[in-house]
Amino acid sequence: MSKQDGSGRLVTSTPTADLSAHILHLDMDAFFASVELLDRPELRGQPVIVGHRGARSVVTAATYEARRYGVNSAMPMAVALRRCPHAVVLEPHYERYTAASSAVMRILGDVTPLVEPLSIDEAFLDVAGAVGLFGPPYAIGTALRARIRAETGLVASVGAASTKFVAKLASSRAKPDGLLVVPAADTLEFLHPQPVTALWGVGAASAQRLERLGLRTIGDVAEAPIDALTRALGPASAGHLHALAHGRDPRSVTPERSEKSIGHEVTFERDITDRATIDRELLRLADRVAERLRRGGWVTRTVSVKLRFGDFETITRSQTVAEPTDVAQRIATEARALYAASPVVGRGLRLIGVRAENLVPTGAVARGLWDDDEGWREAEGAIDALAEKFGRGAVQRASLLRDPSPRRGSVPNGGGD
DNA sequence: TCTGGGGTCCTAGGACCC
DNA sequence: TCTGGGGTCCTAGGACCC
Repeated sequence: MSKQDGSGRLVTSTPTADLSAHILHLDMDAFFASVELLDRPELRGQPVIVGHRGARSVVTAATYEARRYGVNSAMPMAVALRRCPHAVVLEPHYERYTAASSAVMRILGDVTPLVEPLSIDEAFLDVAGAVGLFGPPYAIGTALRARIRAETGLVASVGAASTKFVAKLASSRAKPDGLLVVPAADTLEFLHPQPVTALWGVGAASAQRLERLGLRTIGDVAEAPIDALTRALGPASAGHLHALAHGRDPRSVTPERSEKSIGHEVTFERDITDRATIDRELLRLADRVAERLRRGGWVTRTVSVKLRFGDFETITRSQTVAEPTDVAQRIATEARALYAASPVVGRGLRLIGVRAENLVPTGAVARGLWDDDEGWREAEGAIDALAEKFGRGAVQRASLLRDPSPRRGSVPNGGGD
């Protein structure tokens, strides 16, 4: 049962044998900052900020002590330090976060194979099949939190509910260092008083549009006519949010989700205009992208370049190539051509990025599936194996290989015929 | 206050195909 | 003469999340 204390904050739930809340959302508290504090225990209890000190940096993570001064992640570092001048600023160490994340995910995997990592510090678990072994969701969440603390020294909060969205909301309400179970029967009571911004997928822009319709709480959205929502947000968002507001969320916990794009970008300390510097950066970024493509067993069919100018205007340009690649030089050549053809006209560049989209499993190309119909037919079994490994999305992309010639007119410079 | 870097998903228009 | 309907792919931009 969700309850509130005097201040209106939801408090950690009491033990419950409820089995309906079988989806767990586990979220690490102030993750990067907590990992840093493992090496700097003397800083415990102090406001600590993780991030660079550069002129254009933002806060990567902040301890709860720093948050009390109004410091939050993604906030410009300059603003954060104005709000909390005595904060200790630590450089980030991503390898440590990755290692800590792996340790946590391994612990989750001991409970069930149905673990879906959502980011470096979050995951969903479906524990419906684990209750026989480990007890009800409340007991599992409690045990996981204890084990993570004992083995990594880090603090995790857990939300449990009958759907992903409500579980995620429950974990955010449980923070810091808490656990909240929302049984299916309590879902609407839990959901409806919360602000629309608590809906997963509602940010500043959507909140403003909903506000214009007079919709402030999730309960308001649940009662709103779907037509009005559609006019304000478009059909997909409207249907999705309306369902969420009614506590309906059919998404299941999906352990294997294959990546859809790989990219890198940099923001320069000062805006740049020098073409040689830009070309060098594009090669460097292309090299990092290509390296990750090869490590992941992908080739890319579409290269995209992102440019952000001094005034923060941001554009992207992309090009689908006839032959997929994981070679840095080829990606860089595409990126440079896209840059050269873009409307830069000597404007200062603040950010530049390179991204590989339309990823195709390298194995599909290597097996001759790219341009050999005979090979394709002989390799139906191989496709099934790919589906096993990479999921249905990858197979759909792989199915493109049946017809390797680019659509007429879609590839300038005479791609196919 | 002045805005990182990693991503995902949706929309919308044009080209093209049947 | 004015002109379909459904579908896919490509591209660009934007909202959103951590």
